[in-house]
Amino acid sequence: MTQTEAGTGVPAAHEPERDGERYDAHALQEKWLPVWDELKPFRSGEPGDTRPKKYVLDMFPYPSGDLHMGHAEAYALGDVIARYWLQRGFDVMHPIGWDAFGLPAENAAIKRGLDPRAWTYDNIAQQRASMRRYACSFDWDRVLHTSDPEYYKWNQWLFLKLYERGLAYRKDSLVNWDPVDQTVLANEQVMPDGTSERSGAKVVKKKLTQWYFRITEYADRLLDDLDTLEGTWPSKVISMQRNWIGRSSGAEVEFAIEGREQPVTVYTTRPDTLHGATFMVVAADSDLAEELAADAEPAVRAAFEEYRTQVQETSEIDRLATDREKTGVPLGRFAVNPVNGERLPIWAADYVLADYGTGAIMAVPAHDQRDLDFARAFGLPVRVVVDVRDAEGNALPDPAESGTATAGDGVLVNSGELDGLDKAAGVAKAIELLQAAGKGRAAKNYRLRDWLISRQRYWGTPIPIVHTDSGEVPVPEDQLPVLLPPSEGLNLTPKGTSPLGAAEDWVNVPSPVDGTPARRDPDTMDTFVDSSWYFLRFVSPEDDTQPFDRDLIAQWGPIDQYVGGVTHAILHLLYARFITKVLHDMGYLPFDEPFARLLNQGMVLMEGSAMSKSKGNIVRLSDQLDEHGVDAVRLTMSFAGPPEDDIDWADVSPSGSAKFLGRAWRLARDVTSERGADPTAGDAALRAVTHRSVHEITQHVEAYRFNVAVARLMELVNATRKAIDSADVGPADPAVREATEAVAVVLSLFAPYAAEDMWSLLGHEPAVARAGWPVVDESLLVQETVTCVVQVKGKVRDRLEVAPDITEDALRELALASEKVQAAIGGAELRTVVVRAPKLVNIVPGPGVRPARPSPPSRAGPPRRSGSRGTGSAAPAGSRASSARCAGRRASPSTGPRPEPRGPAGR
RNA sequence: GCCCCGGUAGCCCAACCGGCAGAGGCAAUCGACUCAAACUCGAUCCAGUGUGGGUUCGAAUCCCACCCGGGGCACCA
Repeated sequence: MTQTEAGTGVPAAHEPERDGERYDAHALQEKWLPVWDELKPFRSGEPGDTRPKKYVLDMFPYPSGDLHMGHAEAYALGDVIARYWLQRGFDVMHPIGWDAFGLPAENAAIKRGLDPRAWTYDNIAQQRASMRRYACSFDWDRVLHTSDPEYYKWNQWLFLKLYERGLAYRKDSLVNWDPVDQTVLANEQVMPDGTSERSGAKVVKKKLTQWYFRITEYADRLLDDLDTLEGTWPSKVISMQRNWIGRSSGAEVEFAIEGREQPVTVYTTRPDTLHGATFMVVAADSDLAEELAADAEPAVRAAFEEYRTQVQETSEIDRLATDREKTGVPLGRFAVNPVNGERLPIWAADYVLADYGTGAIMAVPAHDQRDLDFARAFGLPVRVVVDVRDAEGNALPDPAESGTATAGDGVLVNSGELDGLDKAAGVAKAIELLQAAGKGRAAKNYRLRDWLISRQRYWGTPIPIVHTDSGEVPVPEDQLPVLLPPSEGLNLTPKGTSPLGAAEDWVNVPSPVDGTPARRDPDTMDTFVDSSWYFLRFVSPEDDTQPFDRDLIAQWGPIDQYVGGVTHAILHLLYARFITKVLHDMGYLPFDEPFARLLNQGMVLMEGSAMSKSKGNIVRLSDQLDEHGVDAVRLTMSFAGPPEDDIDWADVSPSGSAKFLGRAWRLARDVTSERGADPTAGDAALRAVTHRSVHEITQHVEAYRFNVAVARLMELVNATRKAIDSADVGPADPAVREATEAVAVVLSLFAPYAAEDMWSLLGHEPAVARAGWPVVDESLLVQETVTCVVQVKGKVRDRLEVAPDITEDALRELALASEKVQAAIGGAELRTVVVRAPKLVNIVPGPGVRPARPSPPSRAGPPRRSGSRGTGSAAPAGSRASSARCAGRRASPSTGPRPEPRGPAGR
């Protein structure tokens, strides 16, 4: 088998060694790592390189210690893809970096008195060494750490760009507040009972001013463009993003409020049920509720204040429990239904969310379960305006009695002009009428909220804003980066405000506008900002004039293949898509989706559950590597199952992988033919297996069925072993060399060390990674004969060896001629004969219209039933087959055009 | 509650457009090699595809219902 020319001239410095008689994984690691360090086979984007480009990216790691089994799986799979495209002759960019800002560094600093910077970079050094040993095919000339000022400078640049466009803004928001520790808590730090994980105190909501990115402005595009990812992204991720964005459509309706100049706007998906509204509810924690209560009677106001306090002390988790009792207080105020002028009492309740829609709803208890629950709890009226029927057409029971709202489709009643319409028509008509009356309009809403990026933490990117007496001032671009001050002397313990606020020298600066005293914004950015654009930086990681080289990103982007865990299915991928679209809109990028193709690898489990300290089921990667070697662990990751499935380490066998690698390696050890031996002179049967295997492996790798590709490779190894050990082929046969070279190249995707050593044993120079993918000779794929199954009533009764292009009629005749078939039919009449040439005939006897025929004479060459095989090959048919025939299996001479026999069933 | 995936041998997994249920591996058993063991090599064992219907000449594959497992969203009006 010839190799493609993808391998470029690499220094010829290493003599092939034939000293090893035994496969020794660890010795091979020692032997080849320094060679690769020198050759750098994975450098990409060299000037003058004319190979077509591929950008393969693994999600970069957080440096929280050494690599673990999860990393090992992700990088093994990403490597298969990157190495495959390299073998196929592409200029593959496969970079790596570190998501190096974030809380664990800071927690280590607080707990153990370490410097976050030192802790982070020590871990990076360790991970980097592990990746090298793990033989990751990274381009080590493209590396970034988000905690480097050279990187986070561009985070700040990005922030300023968003700020200029009005996409970064500051607003007050409610956060989880621990009143004992005086600190903000993440949602994850709030226990299910609403107490603080840290102090045990009851967590309350507190208002803080925070920075946001206006991702909601892109909600429609983020949702609609998911359609373009259909088929190249896992459908699971697409549906998770759709859920997360959560677009709904309906109408905004304006309700006049008695004693208030401005109307209140509510959002509803069911404007058709407007006539069924019997009250209005505003979110208890909204400004609107406070305002309405302020003008109410003192008793009402007092009740409201008490209720609101109670709501604020309720944890988010409690509040979201769906089976909670409905609570609320009346505000003593009234709204006017714009369609019928009815007075509706206004209530404050916590089942309405302040930050969704307008924070106020119209309640239609008959047709909304939540409103019905509320109405029943407080004795509010229920009015049916939709006649909803069950499947049999019976009217559903009255919600007021049954307690079950009828939310389905039906005919509108008691609804004035809308009467008689169904849901869709009713919605459309209602919107039309509202619009005409100036009381409402069609509207959309999203579950997606703006992205809160402020963190009151030290180890992150400082927000490039300075606060002056006259407001917030962006730091001019030419003054970036705003450097993070040293952590010495700062108390990093969380206290609700950023530790940077205490760095007096740092925080107090003159205003960039007029030099008056000002203070830096003490917050740092969410680390998701860092990771939302890092993939762009890899094209020019050293560039200190711009975040990324625009020409280069146009050449390389978008990323051809992104690989990472499904844990980032929503936030990271959504943020990255958002920032990409923003940069596209600003003219920096020619594409507006960053990741053309996405692969989510599964997790590595141990005995059915995720590895964790508390479960005590942690498998240490370093132990596995010491025990089985890098190659065996990598191969196990690929072979365990489909890449997106979880791997239970207890179910797989790295020692089995190591055994296979030994088998493969020994092939190369045993080959005795010289490099360059002409494979066409070799054993034809083995050649057919080789080419068919490579053909299938190629298809499986491209379809990311790595486990099946490895299985095919194992078959090829087994077949080659048999050939070597057989008397009539033997180790000197050029076909054996061809097969073994193919094994080495294919194996280089999965087990680089063994593959490199095989390549060397076969007399080639490193690196096998750039040897070039084996070229399949199509003519060797053509099957001379195929096995045709003959069924009688769906049961297999006989097998025929037939030409692949046999006609239906000929095959029918052959099948009916079979003694076994005739015995099975037993003289019964034939009803149907289904022929699917060349693989299958199904004969259905029965009281059909077609008469049974006696065995027709066999006019169509000399077919052989499988039972009587041995004297020769089956009838060749057609010229293609004869051209593909090879020595050793010389066909019978009865070639030539065959008469087309009439089928026994006639026409 | 709504939505999405998945159930094939003791285990991990294959099976193209509906066409012989088995490619590969693990484990187990037996045999060869060995003084013995390990390694290696060879062989054997094992399911009728979660359950019940339907469509079809023919269903692991398509349709319906259900069971089990996993995941996402969830007081979002």
